[in-house]
Amino acid sequence: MSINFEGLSRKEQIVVVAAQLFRQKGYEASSMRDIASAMRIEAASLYHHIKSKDEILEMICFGMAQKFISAIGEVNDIYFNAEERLREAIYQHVKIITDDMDKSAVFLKEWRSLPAASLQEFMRLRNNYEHEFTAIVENGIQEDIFEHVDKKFAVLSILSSVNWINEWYHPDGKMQAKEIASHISDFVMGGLRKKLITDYNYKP
Amino acid sequence: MSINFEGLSRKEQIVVVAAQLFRQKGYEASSMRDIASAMRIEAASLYHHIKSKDEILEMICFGMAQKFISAIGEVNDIYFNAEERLREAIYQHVKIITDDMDKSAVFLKEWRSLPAASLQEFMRLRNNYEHEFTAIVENGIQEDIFEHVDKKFAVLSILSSVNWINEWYHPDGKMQAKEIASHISDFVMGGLRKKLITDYNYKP
DNA sequence: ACTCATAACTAACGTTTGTTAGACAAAAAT
DNA sequence: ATTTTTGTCTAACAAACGTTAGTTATGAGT
Repeated sequence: MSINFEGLSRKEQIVVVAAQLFRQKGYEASSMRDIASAMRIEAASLYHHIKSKDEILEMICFGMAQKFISAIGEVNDIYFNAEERLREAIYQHVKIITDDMDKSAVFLKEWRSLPAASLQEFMRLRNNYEHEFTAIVENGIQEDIFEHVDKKFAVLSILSSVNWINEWYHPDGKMQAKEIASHISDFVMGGLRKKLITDYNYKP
Repeated sequence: MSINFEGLSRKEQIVVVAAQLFRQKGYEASSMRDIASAMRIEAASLYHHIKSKDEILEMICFGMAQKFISAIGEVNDIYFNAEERLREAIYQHVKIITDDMDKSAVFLKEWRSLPAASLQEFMRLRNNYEHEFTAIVENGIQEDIFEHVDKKFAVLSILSSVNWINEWYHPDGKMQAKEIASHISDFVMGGLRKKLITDYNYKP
C-alpha cells in the first residue's frame, strides 16, 4: 500500500482498495467479500460507507474522467502553439496515469461494467476528451506544422500510445512521467510533424 | 451473424457465439445461460459439446495466439529487409485482427480470466510473439535503417498501435486491412526510420 | 425394425453473488 | 451522564452462477 492511506475518509479508503482489486482481477471477478477482506472487515460493513458495488466503479471512472478533462482544459488555456499544446496534453495524460496506476487501469479497462445510465454519460465524457485532442491536431494542420494526416486516425494512435503505458509502467522503474511523455511525444511527432526527409530509403 | 455459420461443427458455433458475447460484455459478465440463449438452446445442452466455460475461453485465446505466432514465423522466413519484415508483420497482425474482431477482442482483453495453468502458458506465447517483434527492430538498428531507439519501448508502441484497431475498426468501413496496416506502418516508421530533418521547428 | 450417435431437454445441485436488517461497541457531542 | 454518530458485526435473503444427472427426440446406418 502506498502512502497517505490513513487520513483518507473511510469511503475513499474503500475506493482505493477496490481499485487495486479491480485492476488485478477485473471488476466482475472481484466480489464485495474480496474488497471487505482486503480491508479486514466484513462485506456487510462496506455498505455503511457506499451504496453499492456499482457506486465504487462510478467513483473511480468519473473521478479519473474529471482529472483528464480538467487537465486538457488547462492545457488549451495556457499553451499557444499546437505542438506545445500536444506535447503538454500528452504529458498531463501520462502524469495522470502514472500517478495512480490502479484507478487509471480501472478507468481504461473496466468502464464498460458501469450501469447503463452511467455508461452513457461516461462515453459522452470520453468523446469530449477525444475531441479536444482532435482539435489540437486540427490546429496543428492549420498552423502548417503537422502533416496532413487523417485526424481521427492520428488521435486514436496518440491515445493508444499513451494509454498503453498502463500495461508496463512501474513507479520504481527508470523512466518517470516527464521522460515517458517526452519519448511518446517524439514518437508521435515523428508521424505528425512536417519534415523534409533526406533518407536513402524513403518512398513517398 | 456473418457468413459460414452453418458448416461449422456445433462446438465451433458455440465458440463463435461465445466470442461475440465475451467481446460485448466481457467473459465474467457473460453466463453460460447467455451463450445458450443466443444459440436458442438450454445452458445444460452446451455441455454436450464443451467441457467447461473456461474451455471456450481457452479455445479462443490459444486459437488466436497460434494465428499470430505462425504469421510472424512466415514473415521472418520470407522477408529479408528489416523494414519490409516489420511492415509485413504489421500487416499480418492487422489482418488477423480485422478478420475476426470478436475473437481478437477476447484474445486482447479477456485472457486474464484464463485458469491459472493456461494463463501461464498464454503469457509465455505472448512474450514469444513480442520478442519476435523486438528481433525485427534490433535487426533494423543493426542494418542501420532504424533510429537507435529503446527497443522495448518501440515494440510496445507498435503493438499498442496495431492492437488499438480493435477499438474502432468496422468491417464495412472505408479502410481495409491493407490500407490500415500501411497507415500504421507509416506512422510507426516515422518514429523509427533514420532521417535528416530539415524542420524549422526541430529541436534535437 | 433396431441400433447408435448426436443433440437437445428438465430438474436440480451446491456455491457464490450483491445486498438488507438489526444488534452491538466505541467514541464524540451534548 | 446520556444521547448521537460512526463503524462494525452476525445472520440471512433471493437471485444467479457453473455444472451434473438422467431422460427424450431425431435422424442415419445396419
